This record gives sequence, structure tokens and C-alpha cells, in this order.
Amino acid sequence: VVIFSEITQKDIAKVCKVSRETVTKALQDHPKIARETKARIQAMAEKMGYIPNYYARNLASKKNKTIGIIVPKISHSFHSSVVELIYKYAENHGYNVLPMISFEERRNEIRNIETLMSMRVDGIIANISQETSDNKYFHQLKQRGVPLVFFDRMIESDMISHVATEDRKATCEIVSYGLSKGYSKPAHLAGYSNINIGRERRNGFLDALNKFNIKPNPDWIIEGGFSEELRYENARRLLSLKNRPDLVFCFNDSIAHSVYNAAEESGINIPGELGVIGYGNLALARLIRPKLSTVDLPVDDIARETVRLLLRQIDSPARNNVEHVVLKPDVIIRESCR
Amino acid sequence: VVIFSEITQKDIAKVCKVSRETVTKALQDHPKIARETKARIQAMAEKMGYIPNYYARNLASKKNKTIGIIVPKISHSFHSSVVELIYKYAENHGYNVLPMISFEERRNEIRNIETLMSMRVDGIIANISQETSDNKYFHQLKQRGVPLVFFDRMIESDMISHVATEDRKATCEIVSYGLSKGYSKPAHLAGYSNINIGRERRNGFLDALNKFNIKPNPDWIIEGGFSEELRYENARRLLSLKNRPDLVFCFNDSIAHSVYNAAEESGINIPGELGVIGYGNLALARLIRPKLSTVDLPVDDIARETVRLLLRQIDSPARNNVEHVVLKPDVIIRESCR
DNA sequence: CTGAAAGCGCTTACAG
DNA sequence: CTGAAAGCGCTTACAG
Repeated sequence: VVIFSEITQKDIAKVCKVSRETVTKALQDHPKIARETKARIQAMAEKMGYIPNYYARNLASKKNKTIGIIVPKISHSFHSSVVELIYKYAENHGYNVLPMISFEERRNEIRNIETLMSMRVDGIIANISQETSDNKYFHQLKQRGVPLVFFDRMIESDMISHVATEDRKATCEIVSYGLSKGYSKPAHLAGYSNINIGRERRNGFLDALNKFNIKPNPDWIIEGGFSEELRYENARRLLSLKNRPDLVFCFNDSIAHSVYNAAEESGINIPGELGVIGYGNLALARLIRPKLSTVDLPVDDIARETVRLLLRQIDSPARNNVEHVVLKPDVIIRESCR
Repeated sequence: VVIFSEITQKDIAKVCKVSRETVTKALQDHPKIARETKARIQAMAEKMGYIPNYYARNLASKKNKTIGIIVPKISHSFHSSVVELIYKYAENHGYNVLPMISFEERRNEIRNIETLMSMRVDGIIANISQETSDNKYFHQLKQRGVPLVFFDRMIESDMISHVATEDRKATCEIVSYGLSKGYSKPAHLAGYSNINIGRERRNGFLDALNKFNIKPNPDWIIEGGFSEELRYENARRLLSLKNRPDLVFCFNDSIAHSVYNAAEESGINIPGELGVIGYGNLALARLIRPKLSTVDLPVDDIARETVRLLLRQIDSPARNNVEHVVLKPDVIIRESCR
């Protein structure tokens, strides 16, 4: 049986011989409706397969209990994990969540913002695309009074809450560890410096060099290139330099993995001739040999704090409560530099 | 500046000194509005920061151009990849997509279905939870005329379109390969048999045994247990049997990885004393040693076909066009059984 | 305890 | 080319 026409409260009202409004109230378990009437109406609604119209309800009530998440990708374990956790935490607080993907393109990100605005979501959580280099559109959100929290990738701002990690410090720590093990020619396969995480990790790297009185060699710092091909190409380029570095700090573990491949190709031994350090502690870090030293991000804390900051803004919209949470990542020493 | 009140078409109409309806039409670039008026209204809307109300628009127009996706998880690379690709393909066809997560619980899955129904989405794509053993709620969707397509995990039905893979055949092929290499005591760490993929892979395993005239040993078939702990426990249990199998076909690559760990623990050599076969071709399959023989799923094809079947139902709702697409996975022989 | 009134913001024929 | 009318399905005070 195909039910062609949509069943509305009006239909139920007609069958139950009450007014439309009574149906509304019975369905929301309103205290002022007679128990018997309520039961009758609810049973009938169930029987008729009534499902409330989300749009009509939200339009009339002006409540939606919905938050949006914008991420550049979900097919990466960090992103999918955080999105899943945010989804879970937000749902536990009674919110629907709408995940949107920007595919690392600013154009899509803007479209996502607009879609979520048009949906009048109660708040937005965002992790910016690689192409994003200002907060123009996100600031508009704030101007309209839409609660907003950044996590991970962001353009830092006094106006916008965020949950970040101490990347600079963790990087300095792990690179210092490497340098303390006797490596003296450090290179960096870097992230984009327009985005906080690229910049922080780069600065942490430079901090460590500074601590060891090593002058950074510009030839040994290569920015960008995250596709499999580009990662490999950058690694090869680095390793085929006639003045070759003996330690590589990589912006993320995938890049580190490409360095492994390029090193194997060139017959360079890790960690003997080349130390390698990653970032992110992907599953692969424990699987590749030698096991990769890297930095572990507190995924669960990031998700939980992000939701907490957002709900706080939603619950007390009057106060302009911008909060910046900075979480501590874990340095994980394995076998790839010693 | 915080914009407290929402800007509506009425506001624009007042400023532009035209009627509300004219604003509507100007904004949708209606051909019957004077070019000059249109431009004036559009400019003003832009200037005032007008963003249409999604709910009002959908309620009034009865169009939404939105599809929902329900998956049990996104923090697994197969799921996150397929969801991301479906998202992309659907978006390319002009659809918004709403991904929802059931967290492997039927209760959540039902709630997701209801939410999407209340949103009157144009169609739903689903990958069922581990707890789901009938199509009761999904059939209701069909009864209401909501286009629906299953992919990967599903309860097969003549009433519901789906995109599946030839798991049984691929499994038989790869297990036969293992048996042809001299292993003779095959075990199976199996998926749940209430769901197609668990059943198909188990049947493929049995087909292969049958081909080689090997009687399945019930002690060597263990069903379920997907958490890291349970996987490891099952693997240990299997390997500590006094009559130990010499080949294990695993429902997925993660389980195979646990078998590696358990084997290492017990000093059992792979592939010498124990052959291991996985399923899914996760990134880890190439990273662990020996490299894992496994079956690769055509993720991109799955996503594309799923979207295609759904759009077909949306575009011609009158016909009851149930279609079943079955895609061919690739057997990938590496080093874990020989 | 029940219902009539007013409205949410937008769209779609229709008339002029 | 522009606007008045009717409506989408639901909710929220308010009156009785």
C-alpha cells in the first residue's frame, strides 16, 4: 500500500472529532489535555502513521535543536573520528546534527555556511578548508548571533571560540628529542602556514632548532603537497638533495609514511641515516617499520570540549562568551629516530 | 553589530517599496519581473544580509532537494569513504545530503529514519546496523513512497533497491587460492549471519571448502566480536585450540590484524604455519607484515551506483523501479598465505 | 480541559 | 510586469 498523501494533524483531528489544536497538544503530551483524549489521539496518530512535518514545526515554533558541523573531509580518520564523537555528544544533549563537507574548497565552505544559516541551526562547529585564509564568512555568523566554535584547523580570532591543541609545544618537544639523539640536519615537510596548525607546527620545529642553535635551512623546508603523489614527490626531492637532511619532521603521519617509501626507494636507512617524525598518531604509525614517533591528538577531548563550548553559547546567548580551550597532545616516542 | 531579528522578504519589500511576492520572484530570478526591479531587489537583499528561511521555503514549495544517508558508523574508512563519495555525487546532482549515524544500534536507526521522514527528504540511502534483522521500518518507508537504496549491509528484499558486491564469489575465490597453496585446516572468524555480508562471506568460505572436499569444523567458525578486545580474544581462542587450524579467513581486515597479533604472541609464523586472509583491503593490509591477502571493495562504484539508483527512483516515482546492482570486488593476493 | 485566532516566512497559481 | 489571495502544516498565547 502506497500512502500517497501526507497525513497531517488535521486528518487526525477529523477522525478523532476534535480540533487541530487539541491534536497538537495531545501529541506533545501537553498536561492540560484529558488523559483519555490524549490516549485516543495518540493511538490514532500512531495507527495512521502520522509523522510530524519538521519544517512546519520548526517554522512555527522557532526552535530546531539542530547544530551543523563543517569539515573539509570525512574520509580521514582524524576528521571522521571527531565528527562521529561530536555527533554523539551533541545527540546526547538532544541535538540533531548536520555534518557538511567542504572538500577543502572555500566555495563549498561558504555554501555550507549559507545552507546551515538558512536552516537556522542553533550553532555551528567548523574545521576550515585548506583554501580558507580569513574569517570573513565566519564573522558574519557571529554578527548574526549564531554560536560558533572552531576546532583543529582555524583562523584564530578573539571573536570566535575554539578548541585547539598545543601543537607548537608538542612539536618542539618531539623535534628536540630527535635532535638530542644526534641528528643535526633537520628538515620539515610542512603544512600551509595560513592555517594555525601548519604555522604552529612549523614554529615548534623552529623553536627546537633554536634551542639547539641550529640555523634552519630553507631548502629543507617544503610547504604543502598532501596528495599521495605530491607527498612522495616532496619526500624524494628532499632526500635527493646533495646536501641531505638527516631528520625530517613531517606535518602529518601520511607524509611521514611517504618519506619511508622514498627512503626505501633510495636505500636510506631509518632511523640509522634518517630520523623521521610524524604528527597525528594515525593507525599506520604503529604498523609501519620502524614504528613511527609521532604526536597523539586527544580526539575525544577535542570533540567533548567543542560541543561544550557550543552549548554554552547556545544556552546563554546574551553574554558574548568567547572561550579558547587549548588541549595537550601526547608525544609518542617509537623507533623512527634514535 | 549583532543582527538580532531575522531579515525576511517582507523587510526587503518594505525598503524596496514593492510587494512581498515581487521580492520572492525577484530572488528566484523569475522571468516576469522587470530587469531593473530585479536588480534593485537583489542588491538590497544582499546588502541587508538576507538569507532565505529553509523551513518556510520547503514548507511552502514542497520541494527540498535533500537526501538522507544512514550508516552505522563513520569512523571506519570504508564507511567514511562511501559517505563522502555519496555526498559528493549527490551534491553534484544538486542535492543537499544529511548523513546520520546509527552507532550500530537499531533504536538509533529507527530514530534516524523518523527524523529523515519528518524532514520529508526526497530519498534515503542506508547501510543497516548490526542489530537490524528485519526491514520493518524500511518497508514503511517504501509504503510511503519514499525512494530507498541499500548499500553494503542490508536485509535483501525484492521491494528495496540495493547495491551489493559479489562477496560470496570473491570469498570462495580467495579461500580456494589459500587451500590450493597446501593449507588444509581452514577456520573462519565470521560476521553476523543475520546480515547479508556476514552470510555471503561465510557461504563463500563454505563453497571453497566444499570445492576442496573439506568438511567444515564448527570449532573453527567463530561469529561476531568486532571490538579490538573481542577480536583479539577470538583469535587467541582459535590459535590455542589443541587441534589448531592452519588457515584463517577473516570477515574483515581488522580481524585479520588481530590474528597477526595473536599469532605473534604465540610464536606462530605467518604464512608458514598459518595462512591469513582478510576482507576489505584497508590501508593496514599493505602495511602489516607479511602483507595481507584480502578483497578490495569498489568504493567509488558503490557510491556512484547507489546515488544513481536513488535518483532514478526520485525522478520517476510512479514506476516501482526496484533495481539490484551487484558489483565485482577484486581479489588481492599478497604474502599472508602461501 | 478544549478550541478560535493569529502567525511562522515563503510560494504558487491567478487576476489584472 | 506586479500584486492580492490562498495556502503549506504546525505552534503558541489566549479565552472560555
